[in-house]
Amino acid sequence: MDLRKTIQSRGLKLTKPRLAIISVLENQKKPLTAKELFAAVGKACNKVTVYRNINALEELALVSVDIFNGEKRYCLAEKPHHHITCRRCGESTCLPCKDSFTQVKNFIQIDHQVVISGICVACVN
Amino acid sequence: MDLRKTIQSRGLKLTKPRLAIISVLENQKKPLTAKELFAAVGKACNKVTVYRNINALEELALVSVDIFNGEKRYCLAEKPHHHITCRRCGESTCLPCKDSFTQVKNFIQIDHQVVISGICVACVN
DNA sequence: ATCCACTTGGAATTCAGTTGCATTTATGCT
DNA sequence: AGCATAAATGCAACTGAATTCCAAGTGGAT
Repeated sequence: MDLRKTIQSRGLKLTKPRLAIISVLENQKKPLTAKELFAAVGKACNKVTVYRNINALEELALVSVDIFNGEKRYCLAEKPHHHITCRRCGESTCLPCKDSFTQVKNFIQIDHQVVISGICVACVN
Repeated sequence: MDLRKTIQSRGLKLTKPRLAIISVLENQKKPLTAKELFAAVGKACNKVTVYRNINALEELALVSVDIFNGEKRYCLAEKPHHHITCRRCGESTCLPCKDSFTQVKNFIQIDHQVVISGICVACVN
């Protein structure tokens, strides 16, 4: 389904700031930090609105997030994928989800970390 | 080699605050946030010192770090391992590094994310 | 015992991200 | 089209983690 229709069907309004944010995410293939996203939407909306929308879209699983070095990066969650980040310049690119990442085109010295989460027995109620 | 000797051999002094931090990390099996670490050392040292030492030890790869939900957690890097974090309470535990994490004792609804890093061609000089 | 580079503590600062609140706006209904 | 209303926005102020600055302290080599 079209992203905008999906958003609407989940009870979110298609406001101008929101549309601007979605548009930036759609036209950007690399995952963006909140800051970069904010810079890209320019004066189309406020910093606070960017954060609120990122969180809203994340909650609906419409954007995927990963963190490298304390920096969260966001992009549209079309297909399950991961991000590879340059340890020097910090730039990220998307990678399809597959089993091993020992070799990646255009990158050397690949390293990876598996971040695992779950619900622990103490929390199951 | 003994951790303290290693630290010294890398040019770091064995100061009282530093020893207190190491001691806390040694006696704790679960990975700690900076805040928890700071709380555990108590008045043995200053908050700033905790941060500085975490960074120093991380740089020497003597502590391993992972991030879940924006929170960095630190523990001694004896063997390669990962951390599993409860999505509800946020508590973490260490896991040996192995290929799949579909089932983990004491946890349900396991999810994982692979965070990959490398040096991109633009950065190789 | 002395000396110096490394280390520390405390205050001030920075920066990302959040909150409260008044105003605006999308959207469903008549 | 006009209206009602809940959602969304913008602004300013706030929060809390982490860093920086600088003066004072300390480990450990000689």
